[in-house]
Amino acid sequence: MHRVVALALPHVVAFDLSVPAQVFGRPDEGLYAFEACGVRAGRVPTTTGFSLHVERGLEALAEADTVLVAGFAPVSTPPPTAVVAALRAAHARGARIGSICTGAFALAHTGLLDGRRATTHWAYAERLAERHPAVEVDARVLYIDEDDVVTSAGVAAGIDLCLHLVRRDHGVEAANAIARRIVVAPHRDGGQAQFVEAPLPSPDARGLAPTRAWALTRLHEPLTVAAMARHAGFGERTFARRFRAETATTPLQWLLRQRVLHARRLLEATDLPVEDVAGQAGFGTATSLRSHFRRATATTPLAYRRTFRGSAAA
DNA sequence: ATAATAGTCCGCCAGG
DNA sequence: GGCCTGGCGGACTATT
Repeated sequence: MHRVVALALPHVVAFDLSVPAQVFGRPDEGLYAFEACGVRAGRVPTTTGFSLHVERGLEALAEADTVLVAGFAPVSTPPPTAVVAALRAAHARGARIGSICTGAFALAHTGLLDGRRATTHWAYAERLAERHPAVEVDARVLYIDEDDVVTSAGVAAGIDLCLHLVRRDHGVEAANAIARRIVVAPHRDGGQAQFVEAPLPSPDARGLAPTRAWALTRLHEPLTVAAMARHAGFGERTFARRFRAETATTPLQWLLRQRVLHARRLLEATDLPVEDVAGQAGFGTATSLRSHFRRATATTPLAYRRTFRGSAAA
């Protein structure tokens, strides 16, 4: 079973630690083994006035398939050299290394972020970039997947990152099941802006959610932005503007994302030929599916299916 | 793989 | 004036 170890540095952001615990900490689901560790076993203070007790220290990293460093404060505190060494060793061994929120500062010290794209809490992005000029900091996204190194933005974006990892490891269905269990929206894309202009539903209307739901039932047919605008009862210009305010993407980009997600589900759950998957997901041609699929997942539909149908069980 | 076509996005602006 | 709306042009993107 894939072993996820979350590292709690002193003055850890407790929420950041809880997120992977909730996502990965259910061995009964048969997907992950989870453990939290500290620099050494014992008490770890949090940023919010209480302390945690971890059973193990850095030695736990030696057994991890994925290491996630939770946020901590103040970020100016460099991580102990033993931490840097343990993280580097885990990475060199082939483990996937990630951070949540300001955990990226610890990763940056290991040099693992040098020359890569990375993100952190928006309020700290500038500082990260200043202090570690070799890191290409992008504060506009929820998380960044550089394959063996992953980073996520502030606090709750850790949920998005963790679900993304589940999606990578076990597919859309598994990630959706976990999202359901922890009662969050199943998918916010990594590219989604950290500043959603209207994060809370406006009090008067439910916004465009009904239109999105409507569109989801029509993914298999050609759907134009104009048609969605009509459904919502707005002119196209206003529709696009409101859509962007709610979702931080454009209608077409959202639609393409949903189509790829649906294609992934079909690839996982059926043996339909790629042509048919493309058709049912609303892509006119398999070529079109392949190009968007590649952009979203960095693989091909067939390779994706092989990963999730070959070995993965129910 | 490329080019032609159709569709989308967004700044700007006027109108309610 | 401040706000939302939607039409338009031209850049950009998707599709075939």
